[in-house]
Amino acid sequence: MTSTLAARLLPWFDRHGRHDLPWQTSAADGRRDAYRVWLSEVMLQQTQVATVIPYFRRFTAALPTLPALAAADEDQVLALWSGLGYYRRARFLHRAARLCVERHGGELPHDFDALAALPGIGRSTAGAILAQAHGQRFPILDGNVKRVLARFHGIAGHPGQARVEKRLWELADAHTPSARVADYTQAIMDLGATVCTRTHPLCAACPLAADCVAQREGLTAHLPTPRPGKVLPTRTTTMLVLRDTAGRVLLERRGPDGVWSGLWSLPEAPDHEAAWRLAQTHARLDDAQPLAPFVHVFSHYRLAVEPLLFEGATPHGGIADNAALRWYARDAWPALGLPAPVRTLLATLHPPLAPGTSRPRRA
DNA sequence: CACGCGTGGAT
DNA sequence: TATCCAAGCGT
Repeated sequence: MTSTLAARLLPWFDRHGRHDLPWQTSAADGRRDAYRVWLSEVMLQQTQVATVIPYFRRFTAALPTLPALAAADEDQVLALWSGLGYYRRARFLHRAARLCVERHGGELPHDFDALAALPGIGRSTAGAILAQAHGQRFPILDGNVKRVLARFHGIAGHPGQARVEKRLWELADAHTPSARVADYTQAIMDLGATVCTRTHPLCAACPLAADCVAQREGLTAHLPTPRPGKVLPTRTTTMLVLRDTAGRVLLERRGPDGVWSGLWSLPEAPDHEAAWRLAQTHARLDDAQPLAPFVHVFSHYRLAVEPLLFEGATPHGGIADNAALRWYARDAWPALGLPAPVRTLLATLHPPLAPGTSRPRRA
């Protein structure tokens, strides 16, 4: 090896890197706003850049500073996050912002340990914030860096394995320079995202190809070692679409644990029979109409959903409309934190029927 | 340490 | 269509 990895990567970054991502806006001194870096890093956890950009713009337009985030309602934060997934990130982000106001004068700490102690900020995110916003020399290890280093050094074994990840962290640290660390950090991610891609990497355009073990030994397509496959279990649920004569739909705030925690969703029951019994506790009804079933795929299981529409509900007084159960009109749905498939389902509902009429059947 | 945690793009 | 997995973290 004739020069360091950073020495070859930085000139490539200057010409071919990404320099106009929305979280890269910087002050006159060249440093990036730590709040925006933090927000982007959290949004980008397990999420692709193209997906994040519109969410980042919308979020920063509504909550442009850390104190603004700390002062916001959790409902607003979840609504801004709605559709992005891994909603625990949003709850941690919100909690961390409040901790920063309480303990750190309304700013993110500049100290690694204090930063990594905040909820939702792990080793890689803390390193990214310190490198990008403050120029401190800390390594990062996201999916891009893992892929670049596994190929460059010919590291076999799934990166999820502790031994493999430990080795990758050592290499990430060894390659991280003191000078231009913010650019280096961005550079190695850009290389992974645009050149050293998972499939069909552009090795002819890679500034590291001359010393890349995978390239030399023809292992590029086999590194990093893929995750061992597993069969996703399927769970089934019935979602209740209880709609009253005004067109309002009953929504339920989910609990603090499990999927979609803290989000507003449709009431659920294990089957149609239980759904019917549950529906009777909320409204007087005499009819249930099955809507098109669908399967929603999570990272760890499939959820087969059978929606059941109860039309013309007359809400019982006293049960509904508390902190966790409310009838929401259509114009309120956009501002709620809804799971993506629930938002889709609600969007496909026809307007409620006028009393005494029936919907014409399609031929 | 293995698992829970969302969603959408790419192939 | 089925599968993989992307700027990970917490427990």
